[in-house]
Amino acid sequence: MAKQKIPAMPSIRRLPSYLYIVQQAHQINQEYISGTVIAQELKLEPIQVRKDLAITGIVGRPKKGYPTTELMNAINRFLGWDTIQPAILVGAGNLGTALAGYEEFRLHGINIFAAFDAEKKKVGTSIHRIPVYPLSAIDKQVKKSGAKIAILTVPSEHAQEAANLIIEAGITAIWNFTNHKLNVPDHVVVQKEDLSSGFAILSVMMRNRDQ
Amino acid sequence: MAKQKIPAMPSIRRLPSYLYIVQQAHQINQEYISGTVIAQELKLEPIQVRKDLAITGIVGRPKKGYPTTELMNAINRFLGWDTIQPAILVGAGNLGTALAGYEEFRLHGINIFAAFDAEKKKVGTSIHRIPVYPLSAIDKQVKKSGAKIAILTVPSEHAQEAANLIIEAGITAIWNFTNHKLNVPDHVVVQKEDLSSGFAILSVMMRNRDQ
DNA sequence: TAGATTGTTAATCGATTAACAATC
DNA sequence: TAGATTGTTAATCGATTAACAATC
Repeated sequence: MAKQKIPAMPSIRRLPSYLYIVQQAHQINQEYISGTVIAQELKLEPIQVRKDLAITGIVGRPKKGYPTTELMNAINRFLGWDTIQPAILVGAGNLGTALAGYEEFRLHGINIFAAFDAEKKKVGTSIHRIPVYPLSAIDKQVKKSGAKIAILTVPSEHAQEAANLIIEAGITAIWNFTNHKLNVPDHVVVQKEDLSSGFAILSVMMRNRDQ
Repeated sequence: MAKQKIPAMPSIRRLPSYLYIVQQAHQINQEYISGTVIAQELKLEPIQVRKDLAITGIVGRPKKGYPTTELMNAINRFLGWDTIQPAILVGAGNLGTALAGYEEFRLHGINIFAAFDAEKKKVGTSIHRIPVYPLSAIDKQVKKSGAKIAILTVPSEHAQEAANLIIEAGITAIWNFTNHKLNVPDHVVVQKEDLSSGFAILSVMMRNRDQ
């Protein structure tokens, strides 16, 4: 569904930051990490960390904490980041190019294998080793690969038409980096990423501090 | 303060999307726009839109809605986006370069006048007409310009040292695009932008839908 | 005027936090 | 063992939603 009730959205948002901490602990060969320590690191309440981690199904050990390897696996499994998923990039502009080069996405199972752009001069080139195709090639590429995920980084004015195009081709999950609220059928999920929202928070924090 | 209580964070997050809608209405010469219409556009509840807009101080007119020009001004003023603020970009990699080229930030009053990078081969070049300096030039450039805002896009491993450097130079607001939770003194505000969080939500929505 | 829309006050809902028994 | 930490159940807090009088 376009807007689906998913349990404990704020908790899910925090999971990646826990994963980051746990991975660091794992790398220096720590066998266990406690919710208390994770909380300290992120300046959260320990009880919140424990509650959040519980949704992944991980079981900790009193006095020791959570086994780092198991916890990493539990979070990755819960988020579906333990399987590699083909994904397309629609819009090979500044932001699209940056995201295409974001190595970390690989750790989340995202494999961007094709990019698409309306600009003719970009077609045939490649960004971070990912070939850029014309928009007309979307249908074929999506069907051939079975990709379900698209990262949408076209100019906001063209967001809806681009969305229509990729949904038609078979995309069912859109990571939307445009300002446009997309109209999509019920079987398509959309996550709207809004950089302006983050800056709005920073702006208000600045003003509040300065009176 | 590092973590400051700011009123109605979720409301503030939604303001930029309202602004986007209102700007569109304004462009096609609509004199008024109602909370009902904004809500429809964004698939929100009208009452939520009205409550959110109230924090900007805007006063609407029964039956007509909100005057578009006044509403744009009210939101921009509330967010402090009506004044131009000098800002620096720390880390001229993929993401940094993309953000430097993000024209929309200009509408939010952000004026990125200098970028800094640890890589010698980048120093002396420019990204989207913004000159790239070595990290050692931060102090001078920040003091000269009086910049308070920094966009942090260095690799996560170097986030804390870079933060220390810019805070030392006089930066008091950091838009943090790294995975690292920064340790900062009380007078510095930080907004952590986490792309992974957004993808976590999308991932779970996909899994929920598919059972 | 009639009725759509605002803004206020109250009710509901969900997330965070607190308390505490269980446990290794 | 003693005590740090987990996980559960209950209390609090804040955000969303509902109800409705005011108004142009």
